[in-house]
Amino acid sequence: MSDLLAHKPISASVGDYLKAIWNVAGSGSASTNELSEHLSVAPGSVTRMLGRLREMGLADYEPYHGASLTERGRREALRLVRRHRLIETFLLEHLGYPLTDLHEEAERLEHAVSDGFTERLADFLGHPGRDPHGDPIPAADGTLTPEDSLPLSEAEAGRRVRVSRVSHEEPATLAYLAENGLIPGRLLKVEEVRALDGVVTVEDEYGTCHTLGGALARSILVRNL
Amino acid sequence: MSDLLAHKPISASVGDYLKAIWNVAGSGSASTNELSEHLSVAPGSVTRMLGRLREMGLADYEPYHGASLTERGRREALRLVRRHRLIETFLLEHLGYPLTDLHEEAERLEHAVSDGFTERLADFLGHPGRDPHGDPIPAADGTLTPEDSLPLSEAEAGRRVRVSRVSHEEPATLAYLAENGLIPGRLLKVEEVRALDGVVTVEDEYGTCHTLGGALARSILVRNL
DNA sequence: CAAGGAGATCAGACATACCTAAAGAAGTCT
DNA sequence: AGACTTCTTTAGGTATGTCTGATCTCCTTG
Repeated sequence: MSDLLAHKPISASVGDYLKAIWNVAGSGSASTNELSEHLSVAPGSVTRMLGRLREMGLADYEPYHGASLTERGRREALRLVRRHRLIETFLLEHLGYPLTDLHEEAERLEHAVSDGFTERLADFLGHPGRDPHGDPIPAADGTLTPEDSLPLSEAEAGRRVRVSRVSHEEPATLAYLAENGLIPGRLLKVEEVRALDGVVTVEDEYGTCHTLGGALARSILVRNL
Repeated sequence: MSDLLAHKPISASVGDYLKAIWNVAGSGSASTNELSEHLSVAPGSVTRMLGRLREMGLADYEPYHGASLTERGRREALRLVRRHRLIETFLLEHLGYPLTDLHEEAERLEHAVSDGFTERLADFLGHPGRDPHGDPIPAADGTLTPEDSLPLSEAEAGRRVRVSRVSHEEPATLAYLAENGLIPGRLLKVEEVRALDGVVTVEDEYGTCHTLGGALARSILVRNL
């Protein structure tokens, strides 16, 4: 009778795995290898953990056929994502953190703060809808506004677009994009989307042209104007 | 050659032990039992950990004769205390936390924040010298302003004093003291300090009398006027 | 100075979470 | 179908940090 309700708080590691499945799998399922790479952890460690997540009722997992989140697992993942994005917003707006350092600090803090802290912080920040990278912040009830943007890699040549999100974590990449002004809010004109290798060329508000590799173009989301 | 400089960051547990030794021992030494009680941990666990602290060069430890901090251990402990007190200040002043909940939240956060975060937070807060309980905040270089107050239990009857610190962690105790206005800054007149059992009677600014047990009186620090 | 009791240590276990290396499944290619 | 590669799992080992129960030390008291 006790263990039906007594859902003790999950560990930092478990939380990281849930977020990784959420990131990698979306609504589908994530393979051991994908998770292993995403988390920089040996494949064997992932297998062990997926078994535990299944036992805890946080993930559906069939050996050799990948894992996906249960409803409870998704809730926990979104709770962490909410914390992470609110914390990043605070770090940038009030502590003056550089854009490149937000992720690492938030990654540790998200596992240490309570729900009470999170909601007080949301109040303090004025309940922002998006974080500094343009990523939507899940609501306290687990609701997440559906994505209304498309990757720059799928934009049409000739269109004018506005950058809405930059879904990247690596400091070096963020620094490069920030230096070139490829940040949320910026207006761009799509010059070319080369089918061959996915390289995208855009012109910004000041007439400067930027050429972006396929991977980079896929992680920059834009809205058509 | 590498391990002379490669002092990798200490774990949350190790940090808690260092703080406990700092709290319990002061400049003397702390016994296994005292630490066991302070940390709510079995005595056997303390013995094992003290051995590790000694190996890590953080504590001096002689079996059966207690432990004290080395210079490095003291530095680490003060770093955590600095974080803790700055975080408590932020929680109260900017997130509107109740006085009673500060300690628990700060206790978890202090192990998750970086030095960079700590110094940015100190900037944000305007480099306060004391936290909401009146406890002095160690400087970034490990300096701690020496205590200039005395416990209420050692005050002289008839004297007028000002409350400077309330060194307590338990929410229930803090709630009681806050309700009765026994908080830093308050003026009191010492009516009686009973030698027999240490019970202290004081009268506050509004003419109300308060009677405090010995333990409580020892944790309220005051300055003579 | 010998005995007892309080306090401390040791030994053995458990839980989490990670790794490496060897062995086993799944799907592809000839 | 058999062979091969790639991905996954299993097995055994490490490190941290905890607990319990048995033993050992130290100091005090008779």
